[in-house]
Amino acid sequence: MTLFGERDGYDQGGASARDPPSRWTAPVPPTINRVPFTPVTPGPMHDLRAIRDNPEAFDRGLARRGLAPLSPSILELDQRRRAAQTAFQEMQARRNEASRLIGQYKKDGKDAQPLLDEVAALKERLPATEEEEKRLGAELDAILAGIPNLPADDVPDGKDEHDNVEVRRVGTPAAVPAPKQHFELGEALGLMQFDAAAKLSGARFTVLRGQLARLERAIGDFMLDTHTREFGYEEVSPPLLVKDEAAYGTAQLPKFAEDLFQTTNGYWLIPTAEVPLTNLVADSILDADELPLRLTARTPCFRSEAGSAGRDTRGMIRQHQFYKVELVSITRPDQSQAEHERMTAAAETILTRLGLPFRTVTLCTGDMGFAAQKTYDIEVWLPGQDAYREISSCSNCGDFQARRMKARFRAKGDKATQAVHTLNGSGVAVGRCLIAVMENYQQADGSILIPDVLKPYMNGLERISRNG
RNA sequence: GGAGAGGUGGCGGAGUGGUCGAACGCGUCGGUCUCGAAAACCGAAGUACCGGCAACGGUACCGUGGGUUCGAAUCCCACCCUCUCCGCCA
Repeated sequence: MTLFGERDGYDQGGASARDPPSRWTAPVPPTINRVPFTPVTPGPMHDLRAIRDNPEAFDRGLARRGLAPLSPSILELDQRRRAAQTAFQEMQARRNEASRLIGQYKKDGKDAQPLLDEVAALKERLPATEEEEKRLGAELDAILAGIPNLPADDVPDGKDEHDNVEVRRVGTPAAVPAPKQHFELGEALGLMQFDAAAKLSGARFTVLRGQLARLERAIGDFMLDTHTREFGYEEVSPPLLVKDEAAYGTAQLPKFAEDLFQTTNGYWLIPTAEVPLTNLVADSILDADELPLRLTARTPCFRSEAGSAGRDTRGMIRQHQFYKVELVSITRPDQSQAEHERMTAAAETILTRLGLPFRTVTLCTGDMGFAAQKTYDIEVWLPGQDAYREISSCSNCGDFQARRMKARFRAKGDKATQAVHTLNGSGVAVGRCLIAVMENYQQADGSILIPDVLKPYMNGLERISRNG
């Protein structure tokens, strides 16, 4: 589970796997009636031709992820599959030709019996060859589906989050005397209720009330307005329930089903809007000049957080349900690196405007999510915890998801199609942002000042305090 | 939920079981014409995989999966989806 270091992952659908799941007692996911999902004929996540052309590079990438070399076994399988395919196709070609002649012979009144016999003999052998081809193909797909994306060249090597590299630090944590944590503040204000949430839904849910509920809404509104007006993202209101195919497309399935909630009739609750937004371009061929495509959405996110029992149990840091504003970009391959920086900057802008201190780190190879080839995490300063905590994760997935969901584009005047690049990032997590505002803007009397940029969204309110 | 209709290429829309990867129209692209454009005319053009240095050849795909057949877009079965009407509903 921790194999690829799926992290707490504010952006990947996967929940945290930093925590060794086996140690904790019965972290039973609250899901019932899990519906079995059938492997959707996946597009290969990895380019077999690229592996054929340069197996060493592929294995080198795996090694940086801490994985054993796989190219020899993959190529061997691939070779056998192609041989079977060729044999199968040749048989079909002969059958087609014979069938054509049979029609011809019958029309001309000639004896078609020898041809009929030949086809009959062919059909004896055909199914076995087809079976062989399918079996090898499925085997190959299964292997490829379980291999994470290869890290980009400029991603630092490392084992876990301690090896992440800080790239910048913005803002200075204010000296808050005797800082309180968000849940202390919220409960004292009477606007954040965990007991009420427990009564309704159990652990890892929160009820917000009054001005705090409104602050949450204001934060999300502010983010959406900023991204749409200033960064050219199109606002989307997507489904929150998706099918297997969509979950495969962004690589939540097949490996991370445990982290997702599923309805009794087989829908998956989205763990992030990345899933519906990115899959919007699934199975399509885009024009080069409509790229980059930039999409944003504020949605609830649902995570079963299996395996993270005992972690961040107090407060609303880690919830089964939270709001997040998501950014998704679909780009040409040559655009994705620049787009990654741009997206990260857009997310950082939110924190800058809110006056929240943060730092941005490049995740090392050991801490990156399954689908990412490079990831920046943005960590916001939480005075109550005296720590930087993840509030956004911006990943360039290269063509990994695109190949999977068959999202291609065609360059102008070009005949061939190629896979687009997909990027996603939180811009940013609304729940955690609320926490950050509360802790950074807390006053000695327990009231919370409203950041300037949010005042218009709060009808000019200056502060949230005990008596309104 | 009940009743009916239908799912074919970017779109619309044909398609007696055999040369249909698919008529025709629109749209798109290239060209002719033009000072330029429009119109007109000529031509090109699906996706993916396999083999090949290439030219090119082959295979699959007409919602999905099975079946019948020497041969299936065309016949049979199951499923999915869409549309219309009725009911219910934010």
